[in-house]
Amino acid sequence: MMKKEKQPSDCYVYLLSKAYQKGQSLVQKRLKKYGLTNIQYLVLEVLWKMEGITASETGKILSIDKATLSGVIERMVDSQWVFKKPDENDKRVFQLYPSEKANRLKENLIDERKKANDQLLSDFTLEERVLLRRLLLALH
Amino acid sequence: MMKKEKQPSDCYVYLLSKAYQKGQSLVQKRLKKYGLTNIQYLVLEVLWKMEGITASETGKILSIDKATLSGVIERMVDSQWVFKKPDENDKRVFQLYPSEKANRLKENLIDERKKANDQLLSDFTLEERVLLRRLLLALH
DNA sequence: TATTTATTGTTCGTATACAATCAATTTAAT
DNA sequence: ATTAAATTGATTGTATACGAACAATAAATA
Repeated sequence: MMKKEKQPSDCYVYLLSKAYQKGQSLVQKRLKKYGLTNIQYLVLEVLWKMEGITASETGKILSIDKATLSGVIERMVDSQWVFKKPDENDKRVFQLYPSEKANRLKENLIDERKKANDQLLSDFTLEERVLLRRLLLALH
Repeated sequence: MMKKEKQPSDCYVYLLSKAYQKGQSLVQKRLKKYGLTNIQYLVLEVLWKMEGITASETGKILSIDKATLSGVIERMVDSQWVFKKPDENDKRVFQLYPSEKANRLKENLIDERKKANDQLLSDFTLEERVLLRRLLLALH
């Protein structure tokens, strides 16, 4: 058993990376049975709120690099989670839409994410959750 | 300008990922001039404290998968940050040591990480820093 | 209108991240 | 001593992550 004291826990970047990894892992495990990755789910959440949005706009909302998003969306099209529709006014862009499958599984998927969050914060009081949320938002 | 309200900010995993990305980016920018990545620096920090440790032990301390670490260390050997020494008792393992270059730049590198942390938390009071640290450690 | 500048989406290169698997080796159990 | 189980280091495959460069297109400006 490795002691926490030996870890570089005085580094906030390190602490953030490990907390993020734990959360990431919890979400990933729950989404795996749907064949979805974490980032793919985030894209779906955006599209459910804003149908027809472009890849560029999606990237800005999620703070994800367009180069990263390009591959993510390509795989989501292949696996039938989203489809592209050429924009009539701007020939450079595609409008993105959630597929029928995505809409059908929407409630289940949202529930999985909610459960992953509850799991991550299971030891936290309501006050601590609010506090953590505030501190993390301040780091944005 | 994109509004924060449109982001999935009720998801703690998402908030963690974005806070982590910001911290990661600050450290990365500072280490770039040394030709070091974030994770490579973390490995050095461990080796400075525990010379002769194995890759497997390093991975456990940093919670980094050995598959990830395998490539990281290989690149660190190539760029002369660490060197491997075969273990006499166990022919499977290598002992890892920081190079002369790593030891020479040790103080500079530690200072860069410290500055990145200060930069990340510049808007935080001392109380908030202590609080964030406690909450993140609880998520480990 | 003609030219410059900016944006969008893609591709490339490098670096994590991790599950799965394998061979070599060590340790434990019989 | 022999076998079974566990560990270690490495590799493979897939998926982010992001800087840099690129072509196509749009918008701004002279």
